[in-house]
Amino acid sequence: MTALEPRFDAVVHAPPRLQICGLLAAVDTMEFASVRDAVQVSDSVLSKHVKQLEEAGYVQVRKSTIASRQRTSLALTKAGRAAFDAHVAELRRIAGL
Amino acid sequence: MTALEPRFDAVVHAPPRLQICGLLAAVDTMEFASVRDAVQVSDSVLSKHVKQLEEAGYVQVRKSTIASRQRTSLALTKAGRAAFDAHVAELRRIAGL
DNA sequence: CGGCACTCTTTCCGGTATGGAAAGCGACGA
DNA sequence: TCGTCGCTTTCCATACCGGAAAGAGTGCCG
Repeated sequence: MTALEPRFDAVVHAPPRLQICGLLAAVDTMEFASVRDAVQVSDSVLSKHVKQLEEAGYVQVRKSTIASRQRTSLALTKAGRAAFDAHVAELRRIAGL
Repeated sequence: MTALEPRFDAVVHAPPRLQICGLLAAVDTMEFASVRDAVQVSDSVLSKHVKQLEEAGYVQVRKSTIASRQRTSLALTKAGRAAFDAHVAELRRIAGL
């Protein structure tokens, strides 16, 4: 059992990013396009948010050229999962759950 | 059983306001000063956030002059509780809980 | 009666984040 | 070589945020 310390994380808190993290927390890996559709944002907006998550060290971006098509897959890093979990814990605390 | 529909609410989502709602959700009524101390914000900042919650119809502000001192007590309205609960439900959904 | 204190409110201000639109870019495929 | 696909980056206008300070309403004190 990890002693999960609730900790508010502004990077994770912003609506689009919270959703992105939530999605990634559930699936190990998801493609850029799938996330974009799930979150319902434009390419540019998703790209910008992903960049922020990447710079925070929360998301790993892997680009591969498969079947002659460019594919960008996203995944939470360990730090990303920790930050997300801690943030969710903080939300629970705040919400009094 | 109320069919609580998860619904993201930006007014509730902002950190300071999420905390305010969380506090009020637990106590029926809390005084301005107590909330200010709990949330750790300045008078002006709290006043501004409360105003937003009030304008959204989520918080009721009651001013009374008790013991020759001005007292402002805050309370979640029915709509406020509903919005908070729905938002929390949405957070749960996003967090995959 | 005038001034002061207590409690918020409102205004002013500089800095930051956000999203949409459009231009950019690198890798292919025709 | 040109056009397309899949993101990325830039440009821009808008919204929000918090701190500081001025305001306002209501009693109390001298």
